[in-house]
Amino acid sequence: MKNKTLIVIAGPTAVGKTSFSIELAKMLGTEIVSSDSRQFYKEISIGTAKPTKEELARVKHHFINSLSIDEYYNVSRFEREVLDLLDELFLTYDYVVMTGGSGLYIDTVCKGIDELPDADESLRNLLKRRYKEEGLENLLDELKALDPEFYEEVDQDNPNRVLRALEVIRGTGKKYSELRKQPAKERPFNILKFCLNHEREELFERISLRVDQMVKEGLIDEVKSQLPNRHLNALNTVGYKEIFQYLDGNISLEQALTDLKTNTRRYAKRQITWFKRDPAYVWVHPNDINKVLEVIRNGIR
RNA sequence: GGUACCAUAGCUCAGUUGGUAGAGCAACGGACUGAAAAUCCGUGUGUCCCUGGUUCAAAUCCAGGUGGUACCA
Repeated sequence: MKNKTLIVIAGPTAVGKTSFSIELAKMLGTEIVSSDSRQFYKEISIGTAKPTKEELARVKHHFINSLSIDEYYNVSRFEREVLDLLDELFLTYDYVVMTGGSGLYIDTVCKGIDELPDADESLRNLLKRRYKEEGLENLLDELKALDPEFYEEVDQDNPNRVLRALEVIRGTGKKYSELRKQPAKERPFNILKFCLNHEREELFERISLRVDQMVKEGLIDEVKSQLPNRHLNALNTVGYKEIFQYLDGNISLEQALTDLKTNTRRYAKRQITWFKRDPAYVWVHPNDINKVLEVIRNGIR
């Protein structure tokens, strides 16, 4: 029954997922699904380290340049669209490679996510205003009254979490804690998960080099072209927010690049933390594609 | 070669009249359900340059050494 396999290639930013995945997809004769929440957007390419045109020509990629920067999108839509696409791809291929650094997006494809309402912008803005005017305490009191169970488990220092919970409760009339209790979904295909990683020092060196390379390729102009869109969520992103600061004249270019590198390192760390939590990942060095092939081979038996 | 100043966390530096040390940044660890490249939480990681001396006790005082910086030759 489960004779089809999704091969997940995860890992921190700048580790080398793109070229690794292309090699792997070539060897397996298949296509690539991107699980990168910023490479969707066709307007931003340099700062998101998208595959190059040449790379895109070597293997068919999905979910790269699939959205315009002002389009609303979320992880649930991604889940649905990827599952639909996989149905189709598995008619032709035994394996499909999924690669990208967005842990939540990967997990949602692999395990599903609870049925929750999409963001309700007007409600969200209302709650945001209350947060600014009244502070988090009042909102926490309300959450405690409406959903004591979630109040106990929520990160009470994190406004985003508290606001989202209230948004869902108000939007559905149900408790957030009850809506989030659905079990992980089973997928009709096998999943093999790999996480690429380097020694920390080498990863940081790669990050530094890549940022310098992005600047040479025209990062500043790309960010400049997005100044009118800067309020959009897609641009609340490492690589863009630092350059916006430079373009605003708040910091020097040198400082902006230093900040960009620092923030990229921190992002990489958060990614590693996310992937470490999932014991299903097999950790591999980006040179060691044979290890992946071996696991795939053993997986068949 | 001489004189002066300096040497403390990865970096920049604080450290009172002697009581084995602490800030910023960096880093490290963690959380994570429609904003996720987002958002949030936690943590000092040290041969106080070396050797000897004074002292109950030395990052701190003394001597010598080493290294650095500046000036004079």
